[in-house]
Amino acid sequence: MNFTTSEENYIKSIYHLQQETGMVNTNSLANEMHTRAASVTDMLKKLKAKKLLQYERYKGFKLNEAGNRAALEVVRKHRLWEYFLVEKLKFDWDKVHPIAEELEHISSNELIQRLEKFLGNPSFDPHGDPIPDRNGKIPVISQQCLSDIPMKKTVTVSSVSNQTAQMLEMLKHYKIVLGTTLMVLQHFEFDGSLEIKVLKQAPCIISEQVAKNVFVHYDQ
Amino acid sequence: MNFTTSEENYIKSIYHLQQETGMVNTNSLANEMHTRAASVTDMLKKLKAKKLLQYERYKGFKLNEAGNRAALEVVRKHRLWEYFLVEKLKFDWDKVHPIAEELEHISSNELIQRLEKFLGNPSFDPHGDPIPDRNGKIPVISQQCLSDIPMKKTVTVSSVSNQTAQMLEMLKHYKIVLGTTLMVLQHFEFDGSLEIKVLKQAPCIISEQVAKNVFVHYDQ
DNA sequence: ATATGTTTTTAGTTTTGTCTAAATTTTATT
DNA sequence: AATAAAATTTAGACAAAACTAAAAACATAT
Repeated sequence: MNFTTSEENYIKSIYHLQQETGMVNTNSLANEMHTRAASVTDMLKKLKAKKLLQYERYKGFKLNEAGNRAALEVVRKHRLWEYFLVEKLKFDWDKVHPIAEELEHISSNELIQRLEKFLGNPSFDPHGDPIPDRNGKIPVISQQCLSDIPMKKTVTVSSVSNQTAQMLEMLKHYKIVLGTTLMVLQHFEFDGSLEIKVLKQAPCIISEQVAKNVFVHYDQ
Repeated sequence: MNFTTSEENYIKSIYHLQQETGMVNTNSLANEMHTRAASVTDMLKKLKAKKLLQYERYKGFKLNEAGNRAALEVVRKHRLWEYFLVEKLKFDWDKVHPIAEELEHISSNELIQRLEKFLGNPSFDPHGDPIPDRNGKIPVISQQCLSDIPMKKTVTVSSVSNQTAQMLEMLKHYKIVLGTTLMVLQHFEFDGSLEIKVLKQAPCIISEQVAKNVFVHYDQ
């Protein structure tokens, strides 16, 4: 099946929203896509006609099997291109999102297969998000939220869930990137902030809000 | 200035047509773009409003300075992406055109500058066409049409002017790619065909039509 | 259970890029 | 120079994707 850029963007946004909430509603999708509810309703009809959606008017909606497959293809393209931009073209990881938003709509499947091979079949993108394989299978790793990690354990940063430019800028300031090794020195109950020690950096304090969005795994 | 994909495609086609004919007319552009004359007229008005065209109704048209700059940027992107597809992703050179047609519309300038550097600042794309630099300057080489080359001189293939899939398929059959070394053994006056000897291949005969589209330079 | 408020959908427009058919201008022919 | 032919433009329509404003459906509170 073949989709327009606009259809792909809707499919992708529905996919991301339903990861959290199961069922999606019109307003939240309109909000996510910076568009209006009426526009969403229009597109829902099109996607339903293409048999990608479970949708009854006024009842909420979610992707069906075919819709999920379509979403995973776009996500796969997006994350492979992000990997390319950071690893090959040496972009900062907080600059690649808008460019990958365009590249993800290039249609050729052979392009993506060759790109994947050229990149060495990576499993995770520069933000630590898993890259679905060509069958839509998503690799998993055991990771925990930094705010749940006990003190004095050495851990490695594996992903960041809030990927706004603002957040990524903060992490850059703390010298935290994917793969950074660090240790929690102290939990402050008052506001949930943490004192952490990043390898080769002076100890510093990060807010609970930041800690909630950083995921790590124990070193093996 | 910022252009839509459609505008960029028109600008690029006008650019290519006026390379040969100087002034361009509505029908030939419609033909080149597989669209109708009325659609061309509509777009010409838009491009004129954006001050990219010299255009009086019923009189023919061509790009002005700003239009040329815009065209060269698209051509530059197209050829850099073709180079990437062949050199890095190992596509056959006769398969890359339609993919580069999509990639050339990705907007980021930083992307193109980084891609160019990553590729080692190439001057010619896989078909031997020159890649304009970021200022629109086009590299030149002294090359001659294969049908004008005297016998018994060793030459190297530097570009191919007819880049249809059909033509590229033929060249593949003759084992001719860019950089191939060959020699003209005989000119047949009857139909203008040539007997040539490709390095490590048995001598063979190519039609005048093929020879007219292959460009070579003498080895230094 | 009815009134109020929120969410969603419908109806009607707009913009971009395309089309067909008809009208106009230019070019070519006799 | 008049007329036929070809090229170009205009007029009017359509599809995709967006919007605003109004209507309809659903949810909630008294």
